[in-house]
Amino acid sequence: MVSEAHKDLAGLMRGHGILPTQQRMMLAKVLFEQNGHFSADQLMRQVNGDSDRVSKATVYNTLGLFARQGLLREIIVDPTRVFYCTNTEPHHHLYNIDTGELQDIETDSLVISDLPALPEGTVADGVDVIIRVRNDSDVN
Amino acid sequence: MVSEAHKDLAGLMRGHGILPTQQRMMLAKVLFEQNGHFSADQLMRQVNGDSDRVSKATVYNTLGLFARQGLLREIIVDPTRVFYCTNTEPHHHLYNIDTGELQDIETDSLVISDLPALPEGTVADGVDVIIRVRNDSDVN
DNA sequence: GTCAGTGCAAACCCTTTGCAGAAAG
DNA sequence: CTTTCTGCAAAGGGTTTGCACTGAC
Repeated sequence: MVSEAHKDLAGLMRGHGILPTQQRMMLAKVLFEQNGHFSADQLMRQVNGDSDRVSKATVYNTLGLFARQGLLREIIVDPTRVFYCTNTEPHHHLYNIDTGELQDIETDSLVISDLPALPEGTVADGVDVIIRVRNDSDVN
Repeated sequence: MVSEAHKDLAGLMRGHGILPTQQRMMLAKVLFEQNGHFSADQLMRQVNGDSDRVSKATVYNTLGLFARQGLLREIIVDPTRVFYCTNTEPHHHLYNIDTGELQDIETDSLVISDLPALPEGTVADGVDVIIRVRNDSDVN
């Protein structure tokens, strides 16, 4: 079962032009068997419970690589850190500025119509919709 | 004329609970007589042409203060720097990831419907819509 | 054996902070 | 005079980089 999962993840990587090394497999295992949203720091802590099996540099390199190769989506919601989302389908996000929690919103519960014409010489790269919420008790 | 503009900006600040000091006036002059989108760095360069009239700390403090008091809107589109927008009406943004250019999109050219229910105990703080574009010639 | 990936530590860069001096009321 | 603001320089924190070592094939 573990070896099967490994095989799937390795195939997934190869299908996206990524060489499945040991460290990338460990990171992919945490990311794609769990799914959700991860910062570099969160991912590193989950992979390296006690010992240091994957270095910080490799975590950053791998997240950037996975995002470039379409395995992850980069989410810019917080000026202090970048999040990566395992859901590569079109969807939006809800961000709690108090807790730092980030969650998906399906596209069908939020419809965007009449996208404006883009400036000449540019092509769309993506549309990000972020609903920011804060805790009700906030004194603000 | 200059003194009139000063008076307007001073009144604007006082109306938002901000004490109009010399440095804040200089920054407000650049921001609100020009309008648009500014990073801390861009603003500082425009205020301090040659000499250093306003310090970096004061630029950051003032941008944060203006945003908190509703004179500016903070825009998170780039993991490397925060932008501030002088347009405080509801609107969206178009961001060119190649050039770093940021421009407004009027809300009526992009309609969002069916906002989902928010998680219990949270209140909306704002909705950000960012259309990312890149230059057509990009090799990607 | 060759080329790509990894780890470590240092460098980077935007932003924030501590504190002494200056300015506003 | 008291309180708030400003400036400087140093610290902070996420991210990137340089380079020698290791691993994949």
